Amino acid sequence: MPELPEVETIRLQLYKKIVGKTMAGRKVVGLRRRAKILIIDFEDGTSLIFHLKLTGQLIFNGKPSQYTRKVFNFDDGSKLIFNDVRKLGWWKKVKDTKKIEEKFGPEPLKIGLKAFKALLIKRPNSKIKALLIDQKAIAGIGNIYSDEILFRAKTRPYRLVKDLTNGEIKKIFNGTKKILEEAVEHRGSSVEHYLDACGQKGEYAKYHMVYRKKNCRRCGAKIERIKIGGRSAHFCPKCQK
DNA sequence: AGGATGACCAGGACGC
DNA sequence: TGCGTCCTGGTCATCC
Repeated sequence: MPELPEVETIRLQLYKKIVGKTMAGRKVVGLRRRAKILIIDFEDGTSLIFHLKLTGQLIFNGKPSQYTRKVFNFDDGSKLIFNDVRKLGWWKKVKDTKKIEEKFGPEPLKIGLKAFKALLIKRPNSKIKALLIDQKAIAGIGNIYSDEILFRAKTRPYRLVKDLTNGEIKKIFNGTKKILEEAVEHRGSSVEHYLDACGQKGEYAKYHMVYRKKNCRRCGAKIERIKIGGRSAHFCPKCQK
């Protein structure tokens, strides 16, 4: 379940390790993230892009296991290990990343309240949770962080966008920034398989308030679990309106 | 056209 | 103990 904070954590860690090194004759000149995709840029203008999907891991100088699907070697002997238990992740060599980057909505950590409101207005009949996890609407948010964001905003996940008040929209906007920033600071959430680029678990799952919780950590009420867009949505019926 | 649903994958939890 | 069944979620195809 690498979402924006997990992929960003891997990017920050790998940046120091691989920029300047050479892989298969090509020098690495940059490392970027767009939505949940990690992009390695080479000096010749080509890029290597990764999607970790649910259980993918990218570990620098990791030890190969039965789940290792690819080892990328650098000319100094260091390596990047791609592990993936459920085999849904992928990597691809591309000449231009523009096409891929265009598929996604804006980066939540880069937009202002005005732009956030504008993308909500386009989807009045969406349930707010469905919109938050729709990559075409806004990039990088998945099931864990959408639940945590809506808890922070005191808003139930099934609320329709058109029924949200201005105050609620502002709280969701602020909650999105806060939750994602805090999650990056704690190197993401290791709920199941996620490990960062150093092979370590992320610490942010300790701070989850509703995702896969039985009781609300604020008021103790029983957390409700419903299906939205085929995904589980967790919320506190007492704290969220 | 936007919203909803199912498929993909494999391990882990659960029931009997 | 062991086997079957269900659940998990990022994305895409497909439906209405």
